[in-house]
Amino acid sequence: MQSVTMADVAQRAKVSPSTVSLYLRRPNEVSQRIGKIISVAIDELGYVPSFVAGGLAAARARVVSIIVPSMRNAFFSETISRIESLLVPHDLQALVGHTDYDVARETALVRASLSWSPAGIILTGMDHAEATNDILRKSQVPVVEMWDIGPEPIDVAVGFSHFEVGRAQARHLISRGARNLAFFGAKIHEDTRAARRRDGFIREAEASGRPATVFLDPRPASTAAGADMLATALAQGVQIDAIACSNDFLALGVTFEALRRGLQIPNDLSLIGFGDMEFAVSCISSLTTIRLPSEAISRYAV
Amino acid sequence: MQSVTMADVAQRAKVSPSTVSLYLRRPNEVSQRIGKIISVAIDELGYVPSFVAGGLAAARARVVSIIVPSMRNAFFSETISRIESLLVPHDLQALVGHTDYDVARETALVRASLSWSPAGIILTGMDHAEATNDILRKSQVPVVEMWDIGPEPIDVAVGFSHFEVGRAQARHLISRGARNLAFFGAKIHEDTRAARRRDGFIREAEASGRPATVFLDPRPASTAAGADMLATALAQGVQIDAIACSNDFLALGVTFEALRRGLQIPNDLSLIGFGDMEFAVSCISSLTTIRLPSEAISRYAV
DNA sequence: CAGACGTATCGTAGCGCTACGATTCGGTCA
DNA sequence: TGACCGAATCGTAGCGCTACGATACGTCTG
Repeated sequence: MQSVTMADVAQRAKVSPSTVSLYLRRPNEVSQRIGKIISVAIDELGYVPSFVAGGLAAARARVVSIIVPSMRNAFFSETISRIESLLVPHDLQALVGHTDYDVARETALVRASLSWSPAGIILTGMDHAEATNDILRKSQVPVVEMWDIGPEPIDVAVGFSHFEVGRAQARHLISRGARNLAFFGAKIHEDTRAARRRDGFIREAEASGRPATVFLDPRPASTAAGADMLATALAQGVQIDAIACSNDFLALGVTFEALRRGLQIPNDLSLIGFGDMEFAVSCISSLTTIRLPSEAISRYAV
Repeated sequence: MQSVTMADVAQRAKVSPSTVSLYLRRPNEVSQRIGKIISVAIDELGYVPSFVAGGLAAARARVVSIIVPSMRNAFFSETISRIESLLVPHDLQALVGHTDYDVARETALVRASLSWSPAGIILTGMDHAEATNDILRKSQVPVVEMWDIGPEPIDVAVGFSHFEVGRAQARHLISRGARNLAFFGAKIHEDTRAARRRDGFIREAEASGRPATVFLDPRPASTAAGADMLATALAQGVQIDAIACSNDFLALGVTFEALRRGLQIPNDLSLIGFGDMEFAVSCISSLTTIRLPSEAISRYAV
């Protein structure tokens, strides 16, 4: 099947397969002299180790499975990118999957991941199907839930309180003199974290005696959705002088639509986004937003 | 090691392991009666198959490796997302890695991928280290190079001519009356595809007797880079009435900067982007750009 | 120079599954 | 009723590697 195996390398280097294996796994436990000979033999033969056989023998494959709701969402694609970078030095590879915010798909992905006996599984959020929790708890695999925190992590959770973020958004707008608040959210029925930001926002607004209207768009967060929501809000004649968005792309759409209608931000309308995406700072004029500990989340997760 | 194995399932279902294996791989070659019994046994025992052992025995693992330059770039994260979705129905999983536009890192990733005896490898572009081509050609693994085409694909290439895209950008601007053209590119030293778009742009501009100035930014494509390049171009006093950007985010930055300076697009300045990103259409006013066959590329690659 | 000890190397027994040829089963037809 | 045939099921021999205990080697000490 495989043209060159570890046994071939061993034969050429005149050592046992065990030594070759040891050299590959923990090079400094092999004498320099033998190490050099093995390394030469590997190069000459063009040997490519089989992680599959190695994984079977070791009962643990050198992969980490990363499961996110969406890879089109810049938060998550950046997170995957970061995690993958951090895995490389550990000789681990990233197996990825996305659920489209569907807990059943998540269960299927977790099941498939487990079939690789991965070194670990990184999930997004704390809301899973019962089956997902069960099989993960039963498995011996380390599990990290990221981008959220909650009372009963499967194993380890790395994230922050989205409810508090929503409260912070409201507090900021209120501190700038906002009287009539609005929350713009996309895909909130599926995105439970965005829903909790909305809840925090409403709670804080109510606590200060200000009305908070919620506008939703079933599409994924996008500038088009943001622009449409502002148009809708204005068309409905709702009193609004401050908007919090569940995502910076929504806020960008609001910015565009406001511009088209001659509304000045922040004079006529206060606006706060979420995510501190790259464009936020160079937006005209720079968008108030919330920076997320994306780097720290990836690092702790790994 | 593994708590429940296929043998356990076989024993409980009172069939041989071969039949269980067959049921799992090609269910319709097993009688319905036995199939049902096996399926019940699997559920009762909570059996999770080992892809690692399966991959070893079959000499081919059910993974596809996807290697892109960057996962922060929306083109590629979207492509990965699409490919992963298309793999799921085939019971294939996505192993991902990013090279940061470094051919040596690409070689390392390819080598690591090969260690999984994957069902296939999907690379980005046609420019690889010699070693990458060698080991890939020697391997029996199907290889797809995507997002570009060229004379000597390793195996199969799915993409388009970036040179022609650059020409098309120039042609469009010229057709709108542009006299002094500029090309804004980010990370072009590493991104050979963007470089070829620039080359096509210059060629077409020269062919029509118009000057084409090139501005570069070493950072990855971003709105900040786009805004800075416009500021630089203006500060240098270069005559410009039309700009092509190597990426829509650059164009967004140009839009912002133009707005801040009171320049009207397209009256004072023609602008064309690349990628037809989601925000292009809702930009104020909607951004002229180039839509890429991202869906088709993913589909054909898979 | 024998004995002891720590380090480097080796041998072996699987890991859990699939491929493939062999065997059995069930039904049909003369 | 028995021969026959296709379909369903089975048995076995690895796939290539690692874990782990055993062995060999080298060095130092008294």
